[in-house]
Amino acid sequence: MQDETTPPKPYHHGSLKEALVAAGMEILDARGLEALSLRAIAAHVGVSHTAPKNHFGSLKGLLTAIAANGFHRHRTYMLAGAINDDPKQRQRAAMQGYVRFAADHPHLFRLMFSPALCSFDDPALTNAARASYGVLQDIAAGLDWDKAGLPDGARRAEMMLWSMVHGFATLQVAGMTPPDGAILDITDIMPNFGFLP
Amino acid sequence: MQDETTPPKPYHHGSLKEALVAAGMEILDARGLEALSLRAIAAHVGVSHTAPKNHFGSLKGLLTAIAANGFHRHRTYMLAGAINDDPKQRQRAAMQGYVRFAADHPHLFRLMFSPALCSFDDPALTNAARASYGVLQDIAAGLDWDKAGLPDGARRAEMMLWSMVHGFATLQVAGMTPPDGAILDITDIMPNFGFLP
DNA sequence: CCTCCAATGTTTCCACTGGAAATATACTGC
DNA sequence: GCAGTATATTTCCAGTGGAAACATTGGAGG
Repeated sequence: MQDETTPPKPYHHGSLKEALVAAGMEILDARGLEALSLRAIAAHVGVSHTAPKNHFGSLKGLLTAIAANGFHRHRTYMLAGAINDDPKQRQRAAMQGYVRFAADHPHLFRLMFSPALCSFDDPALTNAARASYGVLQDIAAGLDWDKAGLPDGARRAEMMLWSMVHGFATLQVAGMTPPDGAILDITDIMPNFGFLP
Repeated sequence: MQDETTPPKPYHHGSLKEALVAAGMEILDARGLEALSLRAIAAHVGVSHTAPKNHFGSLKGLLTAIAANGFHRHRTYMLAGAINDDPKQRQRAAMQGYVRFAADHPHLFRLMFSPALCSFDDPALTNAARASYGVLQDIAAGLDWDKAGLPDGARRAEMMLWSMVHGFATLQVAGMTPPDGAILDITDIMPNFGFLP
């Protein structure tokens, strides 16, 4: 944990903020959301449980920073493999990335969508979340979706994609797969949407 | 709280089990999931915080009973207005009921889908949840869904409906509506599915 | 260089949580 | 009526996050 070229235990950590977020990520992936206590995170960095207050105000502030970081990763997952020119392939890749992120980091995923745990008043979090949502927006923009001329076609298309993929990921993370676990991929349940020419 | 025909404060409550579940429901709707502590529920009934242990084993057991009760209500919501012969209307009614339940009881809804809080090993909970899922299954059974001849058509149709409606409800409960809140109803984002003749 | 101040961490305390264990009370079967 | 079981209470304990007072450090200005 300690660089041997530096004095063993400086009073000031130097980059506690980043270290706390990183520690939170590790605990989240290793021991789950229930183990993510202020004291556990602080102890993991080797610091007292009140030290984070200087940087984040409260536990909620720290969790908010962790969630924001999570949304950045989330966006990266969605963009992976989306360098495709075919809009249908890009859509598949983004949706699968959304679900894969949830599968790889289930506890982080839960945290990111728990307004009781992290504060969506924080601009850092809302911006990160919005950026992630932007990928879905781009995907939905190519969709031929008008449904009998109702207004807000784009909005409804985004929300439909988001609801479907978020519901799928959420249920999977909650362990609520269908009775015999036959469905593994989000594309198995996606209708064949029309795309704009 | 106390029936005036009975002695004011009997040592034994008589129907503590039901009273605790009811108290949990009230606290859940009134003060949210965060306020749903073992001590708060017990105090609401006028009993010590260790009394529930005799009936439920632990807090998780009590929350599980509350969640099971929630799934019964959930099913009732979905069945409301589903006395229609038109499968499309029945589908709409069930989906809207799903979302309306989440909107009316957001904290209960969260609890019901939190495996960290309630135990899905309990048959009472799994049976209630399965019964609720059965309504969705019935709805999906009428769907003409084969998508290029892939297998498990029925399973995939169920899962698609469930993902969409659950995602929509979850995002709504989390306060994550689209930017300007234009979409209010689940049917606004549902594709026009084909139905079997 | 030196001093003072702001930033950063620690210690100590407090109210709250769920659970364990020992104890008290009341209902029930005999 | 009495024993035994079910139910409920009291007391204790380890854990939580936060508030407040104190300690330590680095940096800015004289």
